[in-house]
Amino acid sequence: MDIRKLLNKHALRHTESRVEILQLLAEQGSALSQPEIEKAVNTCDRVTIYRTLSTCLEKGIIHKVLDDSGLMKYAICKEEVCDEKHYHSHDHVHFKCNTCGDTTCIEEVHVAPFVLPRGFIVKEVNVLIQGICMKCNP
Amino acid sequence: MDIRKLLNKHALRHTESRVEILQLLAEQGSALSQPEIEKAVNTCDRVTIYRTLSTCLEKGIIHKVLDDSGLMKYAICKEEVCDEKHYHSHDHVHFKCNTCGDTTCIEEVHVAPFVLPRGFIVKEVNVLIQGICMKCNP
DNA sequence: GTTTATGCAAATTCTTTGCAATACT
DNA sequence: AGTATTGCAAAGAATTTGCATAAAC
Repeated sequence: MDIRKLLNKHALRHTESRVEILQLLAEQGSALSQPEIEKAVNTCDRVTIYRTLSTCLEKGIIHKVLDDSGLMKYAICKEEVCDEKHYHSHDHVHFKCNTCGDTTCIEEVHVAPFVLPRGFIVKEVNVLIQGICMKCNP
Repeated sequence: MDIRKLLNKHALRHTESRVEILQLLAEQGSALSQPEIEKAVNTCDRVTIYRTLSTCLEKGIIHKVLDDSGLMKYAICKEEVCDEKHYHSHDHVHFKCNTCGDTTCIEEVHVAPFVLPRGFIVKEVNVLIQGICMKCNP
């Protein structure tokens, strides 16, 4: 994944911070929270991380990954499917391992569309599955 | 829902704070975060709310509701299906309205079991659907 | 009377905002 | 040069911990 091209595509200047943060998210198999990113990155300020995440979220470069820890996590978007309203369609599920704590995108498992009662409009579906991951499974 | 009985059942003393917080969650149609509970309740301390939520979570009286705001929300358990390891089985989905902001449990919509790649063990599934709710749908 | 739960204070962690300085195009 | 981005400081929320007091059984 070419971070430079990604930034260009979204009319964002390619700065050291952005490249480093996105590089990290791209290489990391798992979703990271701001505090986790802060620990892993050493060149930039805490505030820059927040702002980078916020910007990339708007542009649809990354997506939120819900977590039961109360911390919001973020992962890079493999396929970029976004509509104009900044809603991002995740057709994959997220898996959090209760042993190692990692949250990963499972691209192979797709979310079947949910049928809600009449009157509800579905814009986005987020699935978090918790359990034990392949690595931690004895 | 009889809060007294509920507390007795789990060997918890029935205090004013607990009754009030659980009453609130039981009456409220939507899941609430700690700050929201704090605003709605006036008798007890902020810390007591945190501790009450934590205790009730362990006992399986309430369950976490994931939210894209970064705040953890909580809702009372209608059916009490818990195993010994404090994992709670939600077979229902949660819906967050992007207009009014309310997050509600939709008991009618059940979560079909997900089939994960070999090696993964599923303990808990959490589905958050976002969009526009019945009330806000024009 | 013993145990459990609360309140208060304080510390810690997470997140946001304003503004001047800096880096990118 | 002109604009977008960063860093720093500081404020604002959210959450946790310790310990003495108070309430439940």
